Amino acid sequence: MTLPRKAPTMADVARLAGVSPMTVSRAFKHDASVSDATREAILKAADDLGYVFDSTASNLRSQRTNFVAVTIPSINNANFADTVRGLSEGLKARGLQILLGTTDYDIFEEERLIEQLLRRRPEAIVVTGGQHTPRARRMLENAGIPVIETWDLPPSPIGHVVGFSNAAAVRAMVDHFVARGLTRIAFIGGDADRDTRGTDRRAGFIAAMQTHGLDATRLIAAGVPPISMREGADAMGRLLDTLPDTEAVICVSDLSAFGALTECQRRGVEVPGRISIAGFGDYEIGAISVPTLTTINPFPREIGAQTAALILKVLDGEQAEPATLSILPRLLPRQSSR
Amino acid sequence: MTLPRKAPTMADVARLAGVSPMTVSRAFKHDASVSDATREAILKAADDLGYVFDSTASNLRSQRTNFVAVTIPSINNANFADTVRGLSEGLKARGLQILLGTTDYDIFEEERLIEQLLRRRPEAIVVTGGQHTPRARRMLENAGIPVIETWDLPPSPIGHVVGFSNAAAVRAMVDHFVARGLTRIAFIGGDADRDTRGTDRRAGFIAAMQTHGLDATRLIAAGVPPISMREGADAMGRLLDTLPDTEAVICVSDLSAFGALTECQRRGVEVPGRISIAGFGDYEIGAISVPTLTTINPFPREIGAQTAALILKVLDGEQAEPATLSILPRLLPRQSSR
DNA sequence: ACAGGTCTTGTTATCGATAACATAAACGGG
DNA sequence: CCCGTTTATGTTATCGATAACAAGACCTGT
Repeated sequence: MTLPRKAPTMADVARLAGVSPMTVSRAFKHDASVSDATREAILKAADDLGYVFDSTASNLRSQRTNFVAVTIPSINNANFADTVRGLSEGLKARGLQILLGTTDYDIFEEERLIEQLLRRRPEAIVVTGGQHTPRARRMLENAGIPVIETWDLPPSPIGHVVGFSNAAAVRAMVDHFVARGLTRIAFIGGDADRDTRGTDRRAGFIAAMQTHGLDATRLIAAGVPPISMREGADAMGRLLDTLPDTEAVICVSDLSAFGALTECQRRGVEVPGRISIAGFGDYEIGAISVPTLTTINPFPREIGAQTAALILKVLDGEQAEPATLSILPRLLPRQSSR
Repeated sequence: MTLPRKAPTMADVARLAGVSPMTVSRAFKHDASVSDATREAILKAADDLGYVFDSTASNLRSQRTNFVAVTIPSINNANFADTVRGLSEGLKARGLQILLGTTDYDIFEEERLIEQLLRRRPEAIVVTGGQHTPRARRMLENAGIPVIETWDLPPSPIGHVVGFSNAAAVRAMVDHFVARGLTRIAFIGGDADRDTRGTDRRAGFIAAMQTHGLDATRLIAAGVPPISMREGADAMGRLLDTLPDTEAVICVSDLSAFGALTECQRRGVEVPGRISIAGFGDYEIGAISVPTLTTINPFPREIGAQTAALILKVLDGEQAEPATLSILPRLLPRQSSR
């Protein structure tokens, strides 16, 4: 195999091509002015040497990393993955690369992560949610780069926002059920305040129920977020055991809603005949399960795409003021609710 | 707001704390020898100035980035997400951060991605699969860092391997069905060769069927990978239309298997009564659907964890020779098959 | 009390690309 | 044909942390 000789630098390439290192540097940028013949000779020399461009040096000298830092609660969540995909696609054309970190639904972990990410000197930072530790908030405020909070509409944003109101979305779902004559409605969600979006959804449920003058105490705590199918099934079991006259249940996500649905199937409880079920997030499962699941689509990919577009505008100096882009989630009535 | 004054450097912190920049540098590393009093004064000065450590400079001078580059086909896949999680957790303790990129199941995109990643000078690189373009392979071979191929057992590995045989896993599934007296077995998978793991699974299916002297032509092409629930459902529809006497079907993943299951439910085809269904990947859906799905668990998180452990060993010089860690997937017979 | 060791801190040069400035060559319109 | 402009390339200094080397202060046991 290849001997572990030192990796070639631009200077080596320059020497072989008979030009100055600066010209090599220019040849590696797409817009720079280098004659075709020179560029070709340089690329050939680089190829012969097996030269690989060293961003670490470029990053330091140019004070540009082409990183956009992104924090999400979990990589194992199709909604956040979609947002990252939208972001990634929108940024790729400009050579911006995503530096991804997960917080595990924990704002203290988020604080540590933000510090790690800022050390890498990203061009911008995208965080999920609007709730942060005071220190994390301070770091973001002083970072000197565009900050975008997503998946939420924080009362006092740090910088830009691309999000939606989780509470309002669930309110729409409650209204949907009430309009169909369902009044004994329950909510299945995580029991801790770790998942702030889940907490907002529960709060939206309670507020909406009270607005309608309905009992807002049918709250089933399904465990520590992220709650998934299994937890949703268990929670539905408890709901059916303790409050068997419940007519409808809103779950914090489609995953828990599907779990709840399967529990009904195992017990022979008809959906939507005896109980209506709704989820959140428009995961693929809800579109294909039997019955299909009533849900809310918050357009996660769109959040990512709009965030990417916003970042480009800000970096181009076309957007000086902090922007708040509000996404309107869409309620999707399906077979699991009447 | 804060004026956009230049960000403070170590030199600024050093001046304020009354020490040399080198001492500040040491104070920021955990193992370095700095007296408690000095470190405290330095951290206080850093805090007062709002200093944020600049890795770009550190990366260049120390020739260490603390990055581990990772390529996966898609971020939107719970199996790969699990591998990334295992990796991330195993590397975090050592301060190694993951630099993640997605190939979209395309080896040419992988080539571009690998080049981008190597420019960032990672300490090691983890790629999914063992099939690469010649140039990608060359870049990996010459990168001068540990290379780990995962989720596969390539015939001629570039460096280290942490994987399993997709073909052998599916063979076990075929054997499982045959042992139960099922012989008219179909396979639902992607129609392109983009997803090499899917292709290996189909090849394993064909080989196993032939070993048993059975008809290996019941192959349903479900579309361009990644194929998901919808494609699985459509493919099952076509299978039931064209080969209604099929007794069992093996799907390339649990997602398509679940889609197939729902299609049966919509058509009133009993599972496993009239047809048995198996998936791949042990996604949560298969453990909770009604009926639960027979599947194969390839331990994706374990792949990540073992890869992380291997990287640490190699970086510590405790593992000089290329290692091949073979994971043994487990067949999980469940309700969807007899 | 002193040689040899450890602990703490400082000095200098450097990692590799590129921003900023400079300049020679080619071009182009009147 | 000349001068202003564009194009192609070179020179020098620099981004900010830290490796490598050096050295004084502080022990510690005999």
